[in-house]
Amino acid sequence: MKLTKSLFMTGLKCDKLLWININKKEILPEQSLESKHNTEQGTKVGILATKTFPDGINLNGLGYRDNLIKTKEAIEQRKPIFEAGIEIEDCFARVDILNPANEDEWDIIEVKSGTKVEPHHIPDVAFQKQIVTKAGLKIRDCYLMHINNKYIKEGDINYNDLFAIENINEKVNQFLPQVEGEIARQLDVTKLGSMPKTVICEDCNKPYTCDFKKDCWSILPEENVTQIYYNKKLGFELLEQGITQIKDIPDGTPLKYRPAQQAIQIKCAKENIIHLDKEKVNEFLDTLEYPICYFDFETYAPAVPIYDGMNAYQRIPFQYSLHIEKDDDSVEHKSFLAKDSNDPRLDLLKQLVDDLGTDGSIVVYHKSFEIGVLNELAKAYPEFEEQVQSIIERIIDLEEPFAKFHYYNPRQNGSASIKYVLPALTDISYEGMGIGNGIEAYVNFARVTYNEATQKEKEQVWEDLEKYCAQDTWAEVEIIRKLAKLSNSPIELINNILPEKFQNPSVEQIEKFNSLIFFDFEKPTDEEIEERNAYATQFIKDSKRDLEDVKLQYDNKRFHSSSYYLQQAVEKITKAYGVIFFNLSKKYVENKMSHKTPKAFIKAVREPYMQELVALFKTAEPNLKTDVTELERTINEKETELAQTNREVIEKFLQLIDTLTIKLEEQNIPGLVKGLLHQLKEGIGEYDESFDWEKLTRVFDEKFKVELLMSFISLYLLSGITYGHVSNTRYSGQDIQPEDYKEGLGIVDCTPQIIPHVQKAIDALECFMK
DNA sequence: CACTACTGTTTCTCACTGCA
DNA sequence: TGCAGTGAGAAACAGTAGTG
Repeated sequence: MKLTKSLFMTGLKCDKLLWININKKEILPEQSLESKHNTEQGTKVGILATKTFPDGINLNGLGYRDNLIKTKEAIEQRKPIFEAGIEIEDCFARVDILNPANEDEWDIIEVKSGTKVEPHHIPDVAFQKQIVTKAGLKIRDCYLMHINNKYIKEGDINYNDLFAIENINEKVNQFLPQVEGEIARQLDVTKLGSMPKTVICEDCNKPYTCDFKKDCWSILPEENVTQIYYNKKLGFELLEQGITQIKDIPDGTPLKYRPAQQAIQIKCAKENIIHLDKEKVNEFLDTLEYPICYFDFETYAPAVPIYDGMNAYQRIPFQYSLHIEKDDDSVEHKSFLAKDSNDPRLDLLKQLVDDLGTDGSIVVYHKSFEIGVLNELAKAYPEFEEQVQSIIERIIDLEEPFAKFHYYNPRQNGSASIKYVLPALTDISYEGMGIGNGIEAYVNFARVTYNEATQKEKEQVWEDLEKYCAQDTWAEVEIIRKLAKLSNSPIELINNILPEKFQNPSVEQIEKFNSLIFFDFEKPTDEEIEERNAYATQFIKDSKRDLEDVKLQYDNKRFHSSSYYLQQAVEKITKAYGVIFFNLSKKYVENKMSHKTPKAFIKAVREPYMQELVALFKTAEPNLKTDVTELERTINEKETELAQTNREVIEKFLQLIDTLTIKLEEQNIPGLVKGLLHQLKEGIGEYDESFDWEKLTRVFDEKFKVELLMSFISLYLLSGITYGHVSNTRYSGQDIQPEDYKEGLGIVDCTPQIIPHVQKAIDALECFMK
């Protein structure tokens, strides 16, 4: 085994990766498409660089032995040598260009496909210098030859202008003394009997993302400190302290660069919530003007320019996708894709100007990219300058609300990239697509456009490209729609602090939760059932009376009283439902639930026999969250906020009841109710054998198919609307004073609309009880 | 590998002040 | 009058993000 230059560079970065490369190569994952492409580009550039030395000897492509032999011969001839192989006892290096200098000296020239000297180039060349010197050659200078990105192609490539060469001898000499020790250290590492343990640090990403990173990093928890937005360094510092989870970051840890966003990220992780600044998101949405053009470029940036007038690494826009949404919600799709190797830019630009028209917003994700490409186009075709500038002015960056964390979902893993935002916000996935990201797009484009490819191959790539690019802009449409929905949702008040994913509580948590809040499920005795029925009947009576009082007080403009009685009416009928349907005990209803009526529904939602009903709600309102722990928190902590709910939101709640009713009616209720009843029977029957199922079924079948179910949903929402008013209406010194109950307060304005809903629920239950 | 945007940090500039 | 110190604001810089 010999330590090669690339192994040496690997070893500088990571012992584990070095060890694997020597001892367990088979577990290395396949090179990523990106690094493959970069390697290929590097090789290509390396070959081109030799053209600046016309009399050089090319040893490229020779095997290890042959290369060594031919190198020795070539050294004798004192001509430039490409890929000169030099070995000393433990090490082997190939020098890109070994160039004779003076009498008996040589220069090392390392060729890189980049456009400048980077810090990691120095040890790379230093290793070569060390080996070559030890092998007996005199080295005069070390150079780095890289692409000159100022070079503009006109006609045939001028290789002398395409490349720039920099003397890096001094920097190399600075590093040189470390090389020998480092080589020895690395050789020791390779001989270790077992794999060195994983060290997660900045080096995993720098200068390139390690192909093995995915494996090493899989030991980190899902929401880990390396994902802190804008301060990865802090993440690695925390890792060193043994803190891996974002939620374990101690309060008071100094935040840098984007502290506001970082604070939101940490808060979301700690409380397991989604952050939504409804106002800011709405502000953003308000800037959009129809027709909204959702737009995306795909480009290819070759190191060596392909078309005249372009410089190195300049982007060639070869494709775009455009979804145009009009204010009637219709969406039209337009696209462009270059299908031959001619310069596509002018055709693309002409069609683009046509497709985008002159009105409406142009939505892109990360505007600097699209603006940059557009500016390059304008520069290449100055006759379009004005039109391009007006296009640029219409651009709106969809990244903004995410970069500013106006919306943040922990599933984004601290990223505002569309790659993370999209799955956090929608169900759209790139999985299973022929082309799933921008890199795959341009690599495949270049493959079938600038290399030999069969017609069949080309057509497949074109199809995949169209699909991919269209999906990218469609994703923008979906994100906007989702944002609009979230920030306008009537139940957003509850939702925006709930996590998206349903967290399954552990058994211990459930038990604890039960013991704190719920009646422990023992089969009720006959007396208890008797008692509950009596209790429920009493509640129905009380609720009816309270509802009458609502009307009286409201007519007399005694709004604090009407609001209070409204809450009481809802509370009592909810409690009646609770003891009849949710198996709540009198003890629970009296002591634990108190006026916090939504608790009755929390319990219901948690019950397995209610899951089908919950699923039904979700078909009507996918945003409906059912995480009980969080719901509980909302109820306890957001009481005042909920009490201050304005008219619009309450009206939307009430509309939601209607929407859900329609939805339920659409859903073939008899069949569903049967299934539901069956589950209900299994569930409650376990505790209460005496329950009158016949009657329940009959009632459902006859006239209360929808009403009882709807009462459940309706009371769920009504209890949320009203429960916050119980103390505010009666005691001064609260956040809302009794005298604050006047026209303009949501609950006051909506009381007339709420009354019929409560009445309906009372009627439905009363009828059932009979 | 390229590029640009953004933003917090650092550095610079400069007017102003108090004091010698 | 010169000089050091101050602080506000501008400009430059650095780091990180995103896109392909």
